[in-house]
Amino acid sequence: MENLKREPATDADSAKGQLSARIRQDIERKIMSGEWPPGKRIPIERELMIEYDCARMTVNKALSALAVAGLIERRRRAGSFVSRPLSQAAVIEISDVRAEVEATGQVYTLEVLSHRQRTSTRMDMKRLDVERPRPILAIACRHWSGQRVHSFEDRLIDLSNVPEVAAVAFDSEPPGTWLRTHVPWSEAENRITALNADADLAAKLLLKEGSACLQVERSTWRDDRPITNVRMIYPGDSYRLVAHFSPKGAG
Amino acid sequence: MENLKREPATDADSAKGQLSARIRQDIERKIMSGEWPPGKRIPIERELMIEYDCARMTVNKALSALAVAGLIERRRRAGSFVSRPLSQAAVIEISDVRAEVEATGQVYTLEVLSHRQRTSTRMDMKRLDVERPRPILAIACRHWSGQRVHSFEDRLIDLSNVPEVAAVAFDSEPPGTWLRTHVPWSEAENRITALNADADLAAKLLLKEGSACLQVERSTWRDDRPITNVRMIYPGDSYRLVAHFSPKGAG
DNA sequence: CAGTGGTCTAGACCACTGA
DNA sequence: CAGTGGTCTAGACCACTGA
Repeated sequence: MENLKREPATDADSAKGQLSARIRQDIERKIMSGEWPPGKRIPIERELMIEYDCARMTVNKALSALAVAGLIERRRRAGSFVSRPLSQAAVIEISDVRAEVEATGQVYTLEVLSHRQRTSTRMDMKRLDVERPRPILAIACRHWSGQRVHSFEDRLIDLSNVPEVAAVAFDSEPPGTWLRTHVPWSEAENRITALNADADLAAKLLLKEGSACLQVERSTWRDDRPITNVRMIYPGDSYRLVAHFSPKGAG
Repeated sequence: MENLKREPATDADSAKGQLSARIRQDIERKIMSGEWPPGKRIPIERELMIEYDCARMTVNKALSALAVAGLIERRRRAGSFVSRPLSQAAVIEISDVRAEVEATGQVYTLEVLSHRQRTSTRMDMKRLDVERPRPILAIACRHWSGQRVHSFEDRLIDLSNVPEVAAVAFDSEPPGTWLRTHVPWSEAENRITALNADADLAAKLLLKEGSACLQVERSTWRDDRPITNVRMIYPGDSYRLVAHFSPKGAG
């Protein structure tokens, strides 16, 4: 229960504010430098307690964070081990369209091309990954960045799961923004692919037919029930998805 | 210091194994359902202690996890607040090429097209984001999936930071795999774009000129020093990056 | 300057599992 | 069955900051 003032760490120690963060960094450095190779068993919590002269919770916090970040694997009775190298992961931020456009200093404009309710066709059902026909809302729109087309959006929304969307007039707020702020989702899947623009798509994006475009198709679910499927198509020469990643999991 | 056996939770309670996980889930559910809208101040830790009849550390663990996941924001003195809706994020797994091919049941073959050391050109320096010329290793290769070209790889490696790579014969192990298992990295950036194959690239990928291709350009650093820049180019019609995501941050 | 979160202590009991 | 991690307790002191 006692909480004595700790001796100030010497300069040689990489003395940051938090002890648990320092423990984590020390171990991370040993792993990243190769000093502790994959498969190596690292000291047990009770040893690290002694080494750092701290409570076990403090060590546990550091090791748990390393396990979440994928740098170590922990097994009861056996101990904690440096992980085999991970497949890289890239975190792609899919931001709000309006914010994305305005971040470049351009004026954002939404142009709704079509907006209608219907019963799902077979192709709609495939996109929503459902087996039975159901009422849907189909929206097609263009997002403008100044005088240029930023992207074309082709969206289906499952009206049986999001009935309130039927009453929304999408005159300025993009459908994706409305959904994100009004409909919670529990799972999403993104598929990124490249395609050649056909005549129709080329006209919509103001490109030459055959131009390479980047398509991000995203499906979201809430408790296993489909909410929406959207295809966002961007001119390939201008649009880039950029992802930063560091192995710490910090993004 | 006492640790009395807790009353078994009733069925009405969403009684999962861990109390901190249950607290987290309860709050997450209230946020996701909209019962606690963005901006709402949530109960302080000391109130939740009483509600769940537990120690403050247990509540803190749940709330810290929610903060890391981006569902709440915490401010000293002010309290904890439900976050504004996040931009979606998609975690793209960039797996080992060989493993990716073999996962589809195909035979993987590496074909090294060129492999040479040179001093960096201006274009190389731009790709590696460095200002001064330096020795590099440039590798071009094709990854085969059975009789089809899975991808074309155009890679630069900074020999001043990874000198040991000069001695590696890339006869069967892809360069990316060697790097990932031998060179720790601290940061990576991925840029995903679509492009039309020119005559040369089309020949390499066995495509028609002009076909849409997906390019993933990735740079990695170790302690701010460049390690490698690679352009992986995939036939757009066959290759897809698929990303799953759930808002809990579980991936 | 009082309220809130951030972090830590010095234990405790338990679940799991591999030597 | 003993060693290890998982989780929790009942506090403590402190940093920060906004009413």
